[in-house]
Amino acid sequence: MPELPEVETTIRGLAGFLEGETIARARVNRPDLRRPFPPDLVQVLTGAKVTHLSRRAKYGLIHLDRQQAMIFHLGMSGRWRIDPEEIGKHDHLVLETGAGHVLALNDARRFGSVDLVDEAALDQFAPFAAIGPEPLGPDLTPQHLKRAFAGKITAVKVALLDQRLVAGLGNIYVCEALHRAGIRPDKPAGAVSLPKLKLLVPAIRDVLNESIAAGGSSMRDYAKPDGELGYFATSWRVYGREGQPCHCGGTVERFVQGGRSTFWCRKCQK
DNA sequence: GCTTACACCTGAACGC
DNA sequence: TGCGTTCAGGTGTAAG
Repeated sequence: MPELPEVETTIRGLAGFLEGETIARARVNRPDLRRPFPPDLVQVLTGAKVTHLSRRAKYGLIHLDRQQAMIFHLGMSGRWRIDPEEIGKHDHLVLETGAGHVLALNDARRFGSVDLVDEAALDQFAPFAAIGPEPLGPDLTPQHLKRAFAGKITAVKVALLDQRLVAGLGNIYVCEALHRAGIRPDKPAGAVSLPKLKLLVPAIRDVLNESIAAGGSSMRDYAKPDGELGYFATSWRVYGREGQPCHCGGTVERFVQGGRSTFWCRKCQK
């Protein structure tokens, strides 16, 4: 997916077309993504006014003037298309605004999801209920990670992907942040020292902020809502660079952890 | 309770 | 050209 920076970029892009706008028409082109669409989705969206948009972890929230929010997750291949020339086979949810813009939620692999949640019950929305602190917020601190990792024998790279410990981190940015902090990805999470965690927290923030500033990564399936590709991919230091030199003079290696590719440099990550 | 493996689905890339 | 295999950003669930 679309990891946190891509969702943030998407939300900012969508806001320009949706905030303050009325959804004149809505339709779904199939019954489900990962889960079924809410049965009343079209009814609730049609005629609703969008008050604002926000993001929690990798979820995008479209807040309506009906005390409800539509929450979308882009899964691994989801993206919003703005004013597409034609509706494609993977445009599963299509909105038309009062201003005449067409917004299509496109998700070839259908790992994404769409939910409707009462504004008053957002904290009880299951994926939000047990989620960790936002990595760009004040609650992600070295001390939080120390507590969250205490006693864990799971590799630190796998632990960072656990949304209960930190919200919104995905495979790419975890690889990049661990590299910047000089931490071995296969080190047991509980064995990472506080000084190392004090390097890791700013590394996470930096890699995310730089990616957001660059408009997200240009993964194969990802594009900003306006169709442009993000440019952060060109800034990756280890991800997808197996066999290529590291800036320290070492070589980027790849191995599999928990079924996912991990990229790292054994010379500068200890 | 913690950790690991796997399923979910499609399309691109690659080798033969 | 066509076919088969492998791999990919995530998350939830079941098994150990």
